[in-house]
Amino acid sequence: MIDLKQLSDPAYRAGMERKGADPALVDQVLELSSKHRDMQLAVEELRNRSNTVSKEIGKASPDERPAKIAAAGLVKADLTEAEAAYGALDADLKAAALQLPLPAHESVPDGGEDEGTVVATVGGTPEAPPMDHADFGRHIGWVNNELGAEVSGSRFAYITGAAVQIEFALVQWALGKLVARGFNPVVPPVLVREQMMIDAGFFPTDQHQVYGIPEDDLYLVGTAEVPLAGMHRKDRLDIEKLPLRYAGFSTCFRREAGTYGKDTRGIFRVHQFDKLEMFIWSPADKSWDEHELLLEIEREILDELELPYRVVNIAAGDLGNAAAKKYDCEVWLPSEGAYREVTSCSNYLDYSARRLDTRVKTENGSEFAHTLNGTAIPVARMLVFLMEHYQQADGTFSVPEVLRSFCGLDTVAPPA
RNA sequence: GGAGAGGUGGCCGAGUCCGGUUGAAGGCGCAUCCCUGCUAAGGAUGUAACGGGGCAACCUGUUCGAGGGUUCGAAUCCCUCUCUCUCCGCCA
Repeated sequence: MIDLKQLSDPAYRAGMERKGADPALVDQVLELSSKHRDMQLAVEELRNRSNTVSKEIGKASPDERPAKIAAAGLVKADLTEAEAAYGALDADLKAAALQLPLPAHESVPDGGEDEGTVVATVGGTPEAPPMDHADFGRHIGWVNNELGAEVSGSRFAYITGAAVQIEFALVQWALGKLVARGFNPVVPPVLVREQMMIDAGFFPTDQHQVYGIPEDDLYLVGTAEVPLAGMHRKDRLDIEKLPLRYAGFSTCFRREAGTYGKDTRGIFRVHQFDKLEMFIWSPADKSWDEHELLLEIEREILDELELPYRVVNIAAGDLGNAAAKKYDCEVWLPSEGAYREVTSCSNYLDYSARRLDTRVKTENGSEFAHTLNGTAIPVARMLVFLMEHYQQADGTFSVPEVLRSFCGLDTVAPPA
């Protein structure tokens, strides 16, 4: 949800239109908002009269009452009518306003998909290894897509053997980094209520990407971001304790609707995977620093894993409604000869906090918190990149240096 | 899964049976001031959030777990939902 008060500011509006907001919709919201104010005033006036009259009945003597009650009934009738009209307008305004995106930050480039700015490139673009990640995963006995499909369907896989140890090593290693930076580790619920999906901004837009459990009215989260966002719903945070940084580890479930035929090999895109996610509640004036911190951590992880990657400042037109700015980290995937997204981090400013009603107490009142999120380790996908960059000519896998002490493995050979 | 008890302001806790000066007693905490040589103790006053209008003093609306209903009027009555606690059963 955006701040309607800022809507008349041309710069705010421009930032919104850069993200593709329909100018007609903006105008409509402006008009509804002004009508809303007028009508609110009128309704409150009536309500005041109604309240006053009712209070007098309480004080009146028994024989005065019938006349007063009748008079109050008339005011009530007017009020009921005005409230109905106001309620309808209020619903219209909310519905329209919810569609408006958070304006893009000034440092975000114009354009749409593939028009982001590459802000950093690290490492080269190595030639494809003998086997792509999918073939290698089968070869070394780590990934079994066929069995996954048999048991659960397409886009499900079994991860077995040393891959599991390496996955856990990745998580353990990265979690240690995050804790050292003041992140509080969290294993959140992965089944959440519908209201939580709405508040976190995933419903109704992304409803089709989410698995539901109709019998219990619960939904499987596509990312730990959802339950992490829920941790401070309706809270009034103490500014002294901010920023609050959380490292959430959870399984993620995605229907991947509309991706038929895309990334069908291996475990690049699956319905279920584990992820270590970062989430920050920040005071308004610190959120841009926190955003850079998230990027710094993501880059450090890739640097230490010695993966070649680039960082993209995503273009305005390609940002989701909630983000003012987003960096994607893309690792070079040799078998495809392309950079593919591995992690990303976004600053939502107060867009999400407004819906979650999470405020920060300040000296003179309160302000909405800012929320940010970023991927630390998307476990399965990270394994994909590792399988391509760390497979050796002899068909073995050389465990990245930083993970060795976490899994107790140096080199892994296929089963005999 | 069965039975019961509860959710009131930053916290604790009255009020709910019998609806009306109760946005809500009292206490704790907090803030300012007074008293005191200092500390302890004591005294006075103040102390919810969020929205709307106004340059402002201020005016006004909403909120007693959530939503709906009855009523001129609901913390109080009715319905639905939700969460917490206790007991029984079951269980990784």
